[in-house]
Amino acid sequence: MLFRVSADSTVPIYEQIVAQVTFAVAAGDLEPGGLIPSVRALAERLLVHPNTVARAYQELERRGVVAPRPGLGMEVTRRAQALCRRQRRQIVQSHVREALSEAVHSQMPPDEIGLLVREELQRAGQAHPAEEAQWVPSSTSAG
Amino acid sequence: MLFRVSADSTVPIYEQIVAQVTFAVAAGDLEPGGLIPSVRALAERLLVHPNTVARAYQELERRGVVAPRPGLGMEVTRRAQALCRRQRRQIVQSHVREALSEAVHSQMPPDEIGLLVREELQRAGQAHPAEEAQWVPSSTSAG
Amino acid sequence: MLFRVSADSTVPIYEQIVAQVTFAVAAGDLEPGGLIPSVRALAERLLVHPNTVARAYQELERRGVVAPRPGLGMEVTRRAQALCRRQRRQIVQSHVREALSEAVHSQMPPDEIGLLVREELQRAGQAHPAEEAQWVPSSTSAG
Amino acid sequence: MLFRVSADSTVPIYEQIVAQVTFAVAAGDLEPGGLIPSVRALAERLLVHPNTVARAYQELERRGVVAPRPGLGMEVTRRAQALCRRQRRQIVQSHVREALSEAVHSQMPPDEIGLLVREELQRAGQAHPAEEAQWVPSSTSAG
DNA sequence: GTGGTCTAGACCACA
DNA sequence: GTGGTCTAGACCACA
Repeated sequence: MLFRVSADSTVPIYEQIVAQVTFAVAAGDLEPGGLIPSVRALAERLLVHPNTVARAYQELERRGVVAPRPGLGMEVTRRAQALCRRQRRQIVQSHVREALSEAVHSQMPPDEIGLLVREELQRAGQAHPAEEAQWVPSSTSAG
Repeated sequence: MLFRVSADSTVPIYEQIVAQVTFAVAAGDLEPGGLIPSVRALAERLLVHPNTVARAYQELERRGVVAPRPGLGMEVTRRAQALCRRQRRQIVQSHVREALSEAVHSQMPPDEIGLLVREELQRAGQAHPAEEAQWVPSSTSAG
Repeated sequence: MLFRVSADSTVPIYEQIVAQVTFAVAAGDLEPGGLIPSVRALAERLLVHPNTVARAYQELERRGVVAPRPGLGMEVTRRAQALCRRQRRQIVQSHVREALSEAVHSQMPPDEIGLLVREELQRAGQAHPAEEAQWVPSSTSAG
Repeated sequence: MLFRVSADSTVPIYEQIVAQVTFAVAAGDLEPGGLIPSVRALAERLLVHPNTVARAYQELERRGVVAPRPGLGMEVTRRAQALCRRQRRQIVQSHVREALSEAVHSQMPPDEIGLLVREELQRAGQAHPAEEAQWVPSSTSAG
């Protein structure tokens, strides 16, 4: 897992962790039955407090993505991939929808919106693997 | 001005006000030299705390979009439209960019992303005028 | 609200708070649109850390029982009573079911079980108001 | 012995083992003087860590239900059945009491509680022998 | 070793 | 004033 987390983001760290685990499971990078890193191990790796990782894991447990294996750690559930793919779809779609809805309601000319979207789609698709490893979920709320 | 504000949104109310004024000015709905509603009047209309409106106006003043006219209220500046168009462009572009960047980094298949974007673009473009008046800026944070 | 909380219970304090708010809403002791006590106020009253109360409130928010009113506090939602009645029913039923299921599977003679249940039902019904105020949700896990 | 253990239950595995042995002895399914399975054998059968079984046996020994027979294993004591019947009574009664106490304090209407209890009592009594063998102690904590 | 709960207290955004 | 996040560190149950 290539996790990276930013304290500067407006997205809370624990949510960043939740999103990254969700996407990793959806993509098959984390497989059912496998253990995810221990709270303490991931906290050390991300340089955050164990409580913060624990909170993310609790949210993932609540969603049914991981389940505790007492004394061993947290295990990816069998239904995790299906759940995470649904989550992924829902997250991506809602954010795209909101961004485009905002674009339209800003009354920016339709042509300009179309052009902008095509440009950004291309740009996003061209990210290098190195950049991807650096990626951090970031808020897109109207600053 | 057709302002509408939602307490349910994850976007702070003062930011919703800032965004709506910014877009209204960019679109020419608010003209240079015109006065915007008083803090108290807008607070009453939107059913929000006057402090909240004041904070929005403060931010708009900081950006040079409005300026105090002693004894009269806040006036839309002459450079407001240019400023707001730049702002609008920047806001829309950054949100679209972040949403698409997230889509790519979620490892959702590129075809699926392309399809989703086209669908959402069409959907957004089909909003009725009535719906537009109802529009409220909404967060696209990666929850 | 007559809240009471015990650190000795095997039920975490934040869950005790969640249960008591749930029951209070179900019973109509807390009404839709009203604010529940602030995190700090309830923490002081219960002699627990504000974080603990905050965690309970977050869980109640997640369930749709309360909603944040930014700057004001947490408000009981309109759907809260329906939600809490369902919750109450589900909690009570599952605990009764588990206790009786255990009784049967312990192979205690059916007559003895029936007698015991009747006795305990009567005993529970006879609690004084004073006792009720003292009540604390307690685990019934097989110690 | 028909032991069954569930990692999904909120009841710790060692407690599940303790309860099942206790009930088996109380019911006469395990007789004084008989040997219970070795730690290793039971651990293998239940697919749990030997430490977990060892902890359960330690607890049962502490209660005087089993005693070590050097070189042979753990033996059911002569006083075991009396002890376990007392234990059984105490466990069942306390869980029923807590469930009913919760029901009353939840302010669910008394009629509804009475009905619910009768329904659940009937339901519990109708379990098939096959189901009983499958039974796993389950928590009734006020989640 | 594993995760869960709690206190303590800082800091922040928002109204 | 309100709640939300985070670090820090203690303590506990469980395997």
